Amino acid sequence: MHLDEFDRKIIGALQEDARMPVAQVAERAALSATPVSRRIKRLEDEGVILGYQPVLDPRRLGFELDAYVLINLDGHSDDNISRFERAIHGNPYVIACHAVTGDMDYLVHVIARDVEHLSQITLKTLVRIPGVRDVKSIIVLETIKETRAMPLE
Amino acid sequence: MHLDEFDRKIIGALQEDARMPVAQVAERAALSATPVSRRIKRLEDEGVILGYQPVLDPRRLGFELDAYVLINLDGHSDDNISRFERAIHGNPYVIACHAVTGDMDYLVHVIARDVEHLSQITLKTLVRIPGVRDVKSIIVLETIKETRAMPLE
DNA sequence: TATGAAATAATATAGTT
DNA sequence: AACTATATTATTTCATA
Repeated sequence: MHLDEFDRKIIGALQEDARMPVAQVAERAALSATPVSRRIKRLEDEGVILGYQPVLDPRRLGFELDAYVLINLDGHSDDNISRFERAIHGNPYVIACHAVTGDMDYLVHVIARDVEHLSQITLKTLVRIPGVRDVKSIIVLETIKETRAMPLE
Repeated sequence: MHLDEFDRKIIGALQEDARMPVAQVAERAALSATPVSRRIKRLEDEGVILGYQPVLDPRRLGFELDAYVLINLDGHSDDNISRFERAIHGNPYVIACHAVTGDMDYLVHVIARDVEHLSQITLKTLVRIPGVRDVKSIIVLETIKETRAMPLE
């Protein structure tokens, strides 16, 4: 699978506005609507484009706070790991979770309505997952940049 | 500004698929197409919905690696800060950057093509921004969860 | 002030070359 | 890949609650 210059232009346009009319995308890619329509379909089928999402303002939905929680597991038994990961998947306030290098095992990104809510998420929910040993919170003071757009060079 | 149950259902449907036809969104919200179309417009105008983006598979675009870089600034002069933040905004491999609590000043999320590229981004670019003192990299081994969908309860 | 139904306008897709 | 025709979808209008 290879992306040519047309595909890149199409993806670039959609990254600006995923609901941009095909004709407009076509104009930017110097193509007509038909091949653009077909290429978008192909990119979806091939799994380059996985879906489309609205970009929402967290604050307007009541999420004023944002934190990264570093977590260590007690043992690293399969049981502990799968239980932890299940808990993560089931928690709607966890918007991202990565297994990472360094002295902590996981980096978990959470959103919260306020300080109390954040405290509830970390102290009442995350630390209480069986197998969790250590938790360190990094609270976001300010978001300097947050983009989902990927470079296409 | 207040979101009612209809707005929530509409946003919920769009979070599943931002290109879902209005008629289908309407069905899920138990409304007809007309008010749904207007409500979406209103949510956009009010800044609840900021835009629409494709969800892309980073790997298919050649980004195999993913890291969080913790950064300390030397002094905290306005000059240092604004220079740093300008560099962050100008770097397309930085997909997120937050000013955070704790012993590091910033948490920077970067994507990279491979280890060499990651090294280039951190050692050749980020550490060389004037004012940057200390850099610690946390490399993502596995992404357990990554959603942009916000809870709407 | 907000809805639903119908009409119109815009847009996407399929067929043909 | 483009052009044209068709189908799908969005939006506007209007009557109404």
